[in-house]
Amino acid sequence: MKRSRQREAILEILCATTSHPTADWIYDKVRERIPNISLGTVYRNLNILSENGEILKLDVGYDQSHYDGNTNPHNHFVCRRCHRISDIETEYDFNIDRIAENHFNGDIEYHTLLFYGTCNECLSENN
Amino acid sequence: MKRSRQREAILEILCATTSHPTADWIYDKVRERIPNISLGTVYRNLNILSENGEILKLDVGYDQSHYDGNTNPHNHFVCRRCHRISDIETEYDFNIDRIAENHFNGDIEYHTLLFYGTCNECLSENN
DNA sequence: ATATGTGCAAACTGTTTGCACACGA
DNA sequence: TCGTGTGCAAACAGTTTGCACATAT
Repeated sequence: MKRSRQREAILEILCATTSHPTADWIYDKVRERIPNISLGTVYRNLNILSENGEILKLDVGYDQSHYDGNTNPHNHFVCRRCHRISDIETEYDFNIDRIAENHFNGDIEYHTLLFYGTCNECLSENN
Repeated sequence: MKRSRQREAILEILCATTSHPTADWIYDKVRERIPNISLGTVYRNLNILSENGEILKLDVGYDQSHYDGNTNPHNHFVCRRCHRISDIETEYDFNIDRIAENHFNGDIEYHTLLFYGTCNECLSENN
């Protein structure tokens, strides 16, 4: 994997936010720094980076994919109303993969745990 | 929600399989019974049924959505090679939502737990 | 009677890709 | 130099939607 201005800018931007952005949010941000970068390049690099394990790709069921620069194991909460994603802790960041493997013939490498509901902001807007 | 031949056929087909099929697999199956049904109708009904909680929509990160007629709480395994989805048990079909809520301001309604790895079939093909 | 559902085809959206050129090691 | 990356625009795939007609209650 060669280095490129574009790839490094994308990675930096993604690691500097905790907002789990989409490709075109990232595109807008990178253009502030590299105005003629193309959306295709953003997608290409997001794919390469996530295949290499440098970032996470999150598919939560609403339209676009989201990306996360934090690769430490952690879980996510998805608001069903505003579709925003937040990090969420549990005491259960443990060997659940090994436990599941006892119930399954095959090789389990990782898991994703997504909680769905309504976030605090949307709950208060509701009233 | 009115009844319709189409919607009922879709629901029956989905409940009769454990293969977590995609919309166009279902489309092919329903056409055996209702040859002139349209793919749009299949999508429309899958959306309505999943919004009403009669079926589950699964977004696992590979192309199309998958659907599940089994709405009892259970987890899934996704093979990274063949992209097939299987049911998987853990001892942890518990109150993890309430536990997560202790770490989060907001209302948690449910969660999805997806395990990723390589299934047995793909492991043996590998050699 | 009237709201809801359907088939069809066109439209939409997020993402990927082929190409000619540019860049990094 | 040579493999990898880029910008651009066109293509693609899955899904949604507008319309006129049909069906269920």
